[in-house]
Parts: sequence; structure tokens; C-alpha cells
Amino acid sequence: MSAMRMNEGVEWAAHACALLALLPEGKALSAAALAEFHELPRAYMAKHMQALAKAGVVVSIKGPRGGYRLARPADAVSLWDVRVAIEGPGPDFRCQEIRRNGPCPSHDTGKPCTIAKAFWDAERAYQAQARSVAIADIVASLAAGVNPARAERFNTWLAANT
Amino acid sequence: MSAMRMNEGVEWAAHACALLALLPEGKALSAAALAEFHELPRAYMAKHMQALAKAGVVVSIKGPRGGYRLARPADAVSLWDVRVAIEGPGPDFRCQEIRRNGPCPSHDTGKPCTIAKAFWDAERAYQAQARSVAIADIVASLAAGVNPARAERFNTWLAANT
DNA sequence: GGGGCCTTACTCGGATATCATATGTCCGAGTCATGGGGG
DNA sequence: CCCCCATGACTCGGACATATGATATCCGAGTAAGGCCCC
Repeated sequence: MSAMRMNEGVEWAAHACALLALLPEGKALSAAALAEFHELPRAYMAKHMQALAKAGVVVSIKGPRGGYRLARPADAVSLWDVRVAIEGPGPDFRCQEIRRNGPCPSHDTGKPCTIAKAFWDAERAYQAQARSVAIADIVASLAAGVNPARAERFNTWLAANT
Repeated sequence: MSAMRMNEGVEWAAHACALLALLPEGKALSAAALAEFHELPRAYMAKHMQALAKAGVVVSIKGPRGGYRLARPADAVSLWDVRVAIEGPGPDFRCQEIRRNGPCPSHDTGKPCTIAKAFWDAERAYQAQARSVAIADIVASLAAGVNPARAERFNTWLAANT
């Protein structure tokens, strides 16, 4: 049995958000540009950007020179926000209340299923950790060990795509 | 985009382990019995029990009066063990190192991808929480509000299926 | 009556179908920049 | 020379295929219990 895999789009979306955080005020990046920057399939990246937009993480601008911008400051967008936007809001573990089935059901107590509660606690721990990291932190970490030549190259690319 | 769903077999397996924890010494429960107890598809439950056996969470006994037993004391089997047995060991988030792609790759620094690190930290938090809950805790919680009539019925079923 | 062997039925284990969801793609609706014409 | 408008191209957004993995099932290999025969 292979491991539960998180939607790869989460990684793409997180990197895209980090990129958007570096945009000058009033500028935008198209889905095509965001895809090209990491050599990803354009159409599929576009789909994930749609999800981010629908979740309110980014805002979309139509027409020429349009594209996407972060909807909030980079320190107000957490990795959890990105995950929820791409993977959806519901809990990972879904209790089907199978304890109520079968010859010896145990649902007399109104209490929630202990197993479900335990997994949901774990999910909350995950969520807390993911909430504590913002796109701004990612950007700061990337900017830490930046090479001047690469920075120039990046600025050139940015100017050519905004 | 719908939410990432954990394999439903994890819930089944956890309940099954709780049931196995109540077995008298030297007895076993067949996959069919475990399935029937919660009204689950027999063959599919069997598949999940195989996964638990392969992961070393339970041991299997073939032949008449055979079935499954916990491989360790109930307080030495955590919900994390069950999850790993069913969902597989690998991490949820898989970093594809897309930062190395595209026109402006940023892999000069030997450091790991910050995004991947953040998600892996969150997974560790999840894991720590899930590790802290054992099958024994589940059983204790279930036994807390037990009805004498139901207990009798359960013992009857157990005697008929071991 | 006791012990050993054979039969037999019961169990797991993996190979095999089916189906939902993630992955990947495409075209139409909407919108802003641009360029031309008029004042 | 400046403003307004029509045009056009560029953007997103959702509808449409495909591939991968989860869900569900079945049959064969192995084994321990139980009965039967022999001593």
C-alpha cells in the first residue's frame, strides 16, 4: 500500500505565492509566467491558481498585463492557507462511525469516536505548525543566500514578464 | 478541489486493533469476524489486515481457529503505527525540487527547500500526536461507559467467534 | 486406551477487476491596453 | 494637441479527457485441528 500523497499542486502553489510576494506594487504575473518560471505545465498551473483565487489567497486581474497578485501581505498568507486552497477544507480523517454497525454497536454514549478524536487532534497539531509559517518566511529564507548575479537575472526575468 | 482524504481503511484497522486488544490470551479473530463486527466488506477488510500483518502490527495464524492477534501489548501499538501500516511509510508532502527548474533556478545553496521543511515539520507534529495515543487508550475509553447488557452480548459474540 | 497419521475444512496471501479522484488539456467569456479618429 | 471610442489581443474561468491509485473481489497455497486407524 503506497503512502498517502499530498496533491503536488500544493508545492507549486506555495512556490508561486513566494514568487508573487516579490512583485512590485501594482504588477501581476500570469499563470503562464508562473508555470514557466518552474517549468510546469501551464494549463495545470492555471487550474491551481484558480483554486488559490477561489480561496481568496490571490486575486486575479484579467486582460493584457493581467495575472495574479497576493490578496494579502505575504506575512498574512500561511502555508496552511495554501494547502486548504488546493486540497480543500475538510478534515483528512473522516469518521464513518462504524462502531455503530454490526452485532455489538457501541453508540449509547453520546461521546465522539475516540479514534476520530485522536486523529483530529493530530490534524490540529499539523495545522498549527503549518499556520505558523507564512509566505514571507519562505521569501526571507530564499533571500538569505542570494547570489548577486542570480538576483540580476531574476529582476530581468521579472521585468520581461510583468 | 475536494479535500485530501485519508484511506478509510485506517479507521477500520484501528477499530479492528481495538477489538483484538480485548481477546483472551491465545485466541485469535479471523478477518471475516473482524469485518462482520463492523459490517464491513470481508475481502477488503482482509486486505487491510494483511497490511497490518506485513507492518508487524498484528500476527496472523493460519488454519482452523486461526486469525489475527496483536503482535505487541495494546499500549505498544499507537495510532501512528496503524496509519503507517495502512497508508504506507513515506512522507505526505513530496518535494519535487521545482525550485531547480526554470530560467532562474535557486539551488546554489545546499539547503533544503524551505517549503518542504515547513510541511515536514507539520507532519512531525502530526506524527508526535498520533504516536501519543495507543490502542490501549482507545480500549480504555470505550470501556469507560460500558453497559452490562452490552458487555454480555459482546462476550457472547466473542465466544462464538474465537 | 493411547499415539500417530491422514483427511479436511478453515485460514491467510496475493493476483485480479472496477471505480473514484488526481492529473492534464482545451476553448469560450470577459476585460483592459492600445491605436485611430474626431473635436 | 487632447479626449473618446472601437478594436483587438491577452487574461482568467470553467468544461472536458486521461492516468493513476484507491476500492472491492476472488481463488489458490498453507496449516492446524480433529477424526480414524493401528498398535
